[in-house]
Amino acid sequence: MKAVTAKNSSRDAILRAAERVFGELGYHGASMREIAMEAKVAQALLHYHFKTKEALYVAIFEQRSQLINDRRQARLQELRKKGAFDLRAVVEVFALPAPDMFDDPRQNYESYQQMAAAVSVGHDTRSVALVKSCYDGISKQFIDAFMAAVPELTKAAATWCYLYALGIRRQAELQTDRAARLSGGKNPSPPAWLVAFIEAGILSIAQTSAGRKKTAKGRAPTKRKPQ
Amino acid sequence: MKAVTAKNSSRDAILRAAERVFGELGYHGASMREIAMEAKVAQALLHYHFKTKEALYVAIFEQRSQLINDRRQARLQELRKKGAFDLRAVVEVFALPAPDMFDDPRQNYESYQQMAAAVSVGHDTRSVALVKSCYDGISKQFIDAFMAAVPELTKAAATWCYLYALGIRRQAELQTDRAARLSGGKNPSPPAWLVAFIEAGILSIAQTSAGRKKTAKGRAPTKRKPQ
DNA sequence: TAAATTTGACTGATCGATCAGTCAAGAGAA
DNA sequence: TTCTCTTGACTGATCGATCAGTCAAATTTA
Repeated sequence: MKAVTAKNSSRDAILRAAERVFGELGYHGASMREIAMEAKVAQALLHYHFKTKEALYVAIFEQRSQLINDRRQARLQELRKKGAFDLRAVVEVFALPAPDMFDDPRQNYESYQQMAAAVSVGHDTRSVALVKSCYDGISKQFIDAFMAAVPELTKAAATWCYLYALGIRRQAELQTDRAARLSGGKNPSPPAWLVAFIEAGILSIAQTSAGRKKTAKGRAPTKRKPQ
Repeated sequence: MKAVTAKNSSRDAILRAAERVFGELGYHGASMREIAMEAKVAQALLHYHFKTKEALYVAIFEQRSQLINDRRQARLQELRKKGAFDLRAVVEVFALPAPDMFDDPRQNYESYQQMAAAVSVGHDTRSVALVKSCYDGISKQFIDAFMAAVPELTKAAATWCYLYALGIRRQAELQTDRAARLSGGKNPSPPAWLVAFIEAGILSIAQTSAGRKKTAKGRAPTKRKPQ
């Protein structure tokens, strides 16, 4: 009656239910009982498939982050193949989701965004470890992409620009309700201002003395990076 | 033996201890028992002073946010008195803490930043209510300040610029460890690049067609802000 | 059949909250 | 002064509820 679909059907049902409950209540606020109820399975089944609450939490991140990061990485690679990086294009890959990024493990993407936001601001060991294992890779690629697109950028400057951009993207994803409240009115879909904002911010840092590479004495850096 | 200092000494001790524990573990992760241990008082005393866990959580925000918002508001007022707003100055008030903002309820400011970050990304009722009551006021003032400094900005554009800036500031406050890891090296105090980044981002939005007020037919507002 | 999956019943630990009661300090009356 | 009475601050013990996790038995799948 339950295994009508695939053989992993209830495992996936647990993952999606956990995503919703974790997203809404956070790691500690969510309970295995409630996740089981949301997934309509017995609580013991969660432990059969995922052993512990923490492992279930991690499993969600591994599934989601790999899917999303692979997608962004592919688009970055595509840009790289076309020739030199254009900063605007790189920022667009970073900031704007590919239309197919939401549909693979259906729905729930907003819940995952909640989880990702909580993890990325958390300083507890679990959050730090998850960020390191799931996001440091793609982060370094974008930092390199920023440096390739704007050769004047120091690595430290590019790193901070990326972190700033992350903060902006998270706000764009999560704060549409608050934006409507603060601007006092109707709530259209969040405008794509973040691309222009990020691009201008990065370019301004590249012109700052502290964010610019020193090549010859005070001279503007001439060379692009080799490849 | 305990009331050697002020009459509110243990109440304040509880507040500071709660700040540390809530900051490290989050609302659900923190327990009244651990807060009581950290404050070195009986657990029942927490309920005596604050009634419930939630009320204790709220009390921390009321104390801290009022202090910080008042300080920023005063600096904004000071700018207003001096004449027309300069965008750079407004952004500096927003992004850079006054040196005395950390010292009043001593230490623990990093813990409070953790709490504030968790609340500002949370979509649960408690977080939303807290943001609304503690932060909407100062937010509207900064949005107005942005519009005064850059008259071309639509209210919607100014609102999103403010939210982006919030995301950037949070990253600058909380991600120094990750920045050091990603840039692969030593970790100086987080550079003040965020001011230039935010300023450039806002100015770029003001030049976007969607973020700019329409004055005459399609005509571009030509000048930068006076001053 | 054997293996994989799923369940209900259960455990010990810990949660937030409540309780009656202790203790020192202050107020008013003598 | 001394004796009562009240009050605010504080505590140890304990409540029922809920937590993550376990296990043997039942069910489904191959």
